[in-house]
Amino acid sequence: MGRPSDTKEKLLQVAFDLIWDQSYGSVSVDHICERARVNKGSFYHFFPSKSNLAIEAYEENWRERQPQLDQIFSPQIPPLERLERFCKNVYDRQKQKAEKYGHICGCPYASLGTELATQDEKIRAKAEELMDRYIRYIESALRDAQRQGVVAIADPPVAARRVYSAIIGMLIQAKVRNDLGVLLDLTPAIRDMIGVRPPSADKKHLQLKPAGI
Amino acid sequence: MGRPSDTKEKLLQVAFDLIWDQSYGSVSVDHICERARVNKGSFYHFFPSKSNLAIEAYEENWRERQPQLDQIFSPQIPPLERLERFCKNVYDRQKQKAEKYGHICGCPYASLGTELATQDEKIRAKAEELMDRYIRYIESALRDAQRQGVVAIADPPVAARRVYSAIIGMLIQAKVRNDLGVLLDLTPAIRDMIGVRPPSADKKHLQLKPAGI
DNA sequence: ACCGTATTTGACCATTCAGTCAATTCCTGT
DNA sequence: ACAGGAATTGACTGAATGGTCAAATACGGT
Repeated sequence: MGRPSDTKEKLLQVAFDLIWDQSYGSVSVDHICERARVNKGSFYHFFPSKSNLAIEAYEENWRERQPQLDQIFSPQIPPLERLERFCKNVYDRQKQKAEKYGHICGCPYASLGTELATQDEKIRAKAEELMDRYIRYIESALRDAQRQGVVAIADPPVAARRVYSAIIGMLIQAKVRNDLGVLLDLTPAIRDMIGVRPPSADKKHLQLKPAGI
Repeated sequence: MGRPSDTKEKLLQVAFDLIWDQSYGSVSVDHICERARVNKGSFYHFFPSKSNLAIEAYEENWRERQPQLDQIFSPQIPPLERLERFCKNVYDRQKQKAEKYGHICGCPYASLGTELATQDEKIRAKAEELMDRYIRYIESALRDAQRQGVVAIADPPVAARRVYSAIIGMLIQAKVRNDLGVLLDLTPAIRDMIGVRPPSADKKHLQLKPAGI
């Protein structure tokens, strides 16, 4: 019934790319339509509003990304290697995007989230949700690593949030400095953060430190 | 000569507050003028453009903030205590802002920077500059801490960037989740990151870990 | 062949946007 | 007291904004 088309998918794809590269505020519905070669009327046939489109575009992007993350974080792979692969994947994605657009684009969730968290509750909630999904992968890897005793963390959920914070913090610095080099410290920073130790090491040597900053 | 006024200062103040609370894109020149009780003509008497205003507003805010940071990071204070005071200050500022505006506002530099780094080169450069000024404080504290042997870091400049990344990462999460509670982990996270150890501890126990993520 | 329906079209709207400007006001230095 | 110059006013512009709509179109199912 009706008239099939890939217009909606095209709009979601273009919208995600443009918003990631630029910002929600500086990408207009007209721009998105022009890039997707779609009339504005069609846009509003598929989406009730610009902010609604953004939400759907980010969700759609997640659907494409999830299989990659499932592979990177496969339980078949040793937990520390998962994290290492993840860091490398983050780096590679940024590098690829940077080559395509001429500048570091940073974390799409952090960008959209910080821009609109105080302005649009639905977008804020979606950004939070997507961040949580990422953290879940990290947490699971950390939990496995802890179980194997190859890591010096006290609380996997807390450590996962810290690791995620560190990653988006570095992505933001990379974007603001427009310097991919910032991300070279990604893997070592995470490694040091979670206190990776050789499996054979005497556990006493890397006890969690007492309070006292 | 001429006609003195505090109009410019008012505009800078209002602009910084509004952009921090909302975003560059969603705050219009009209809004800023309205809030500052200034006509648009006056605005453009003092500033050549909106983006120029933003840059001046952020620089002006720095001028107000610098004395506070000088105090927090005073060399008279033990280096780890400086960092602790800084974390607390970040938390308090966010709490205060949140009470005033009804939501977590996050890091103003990270917000403006991520929103416009790819759109406005001058704003990107200013955000980078301001971040660097913060990092300088952290780096100096870490260097002193290292000299005193109360911290387990290899390279103060690298560690300072990591600490700063962790902080803005947490600020972003706090903003996106609209949850001040996220920031309760600020001090412990930094403490663990830099490997704080009791001054009396045997140094061998907290060597930097070998590579291997 | 043709009906129903989803899609497409493109003109249209009111509003908001950043930015302009010539005329006016009023303070300061003399 | 007055002259010069900076600050103020407020109406104005043209472009861009998000969003609307009625009519046209073309495809799948029958």
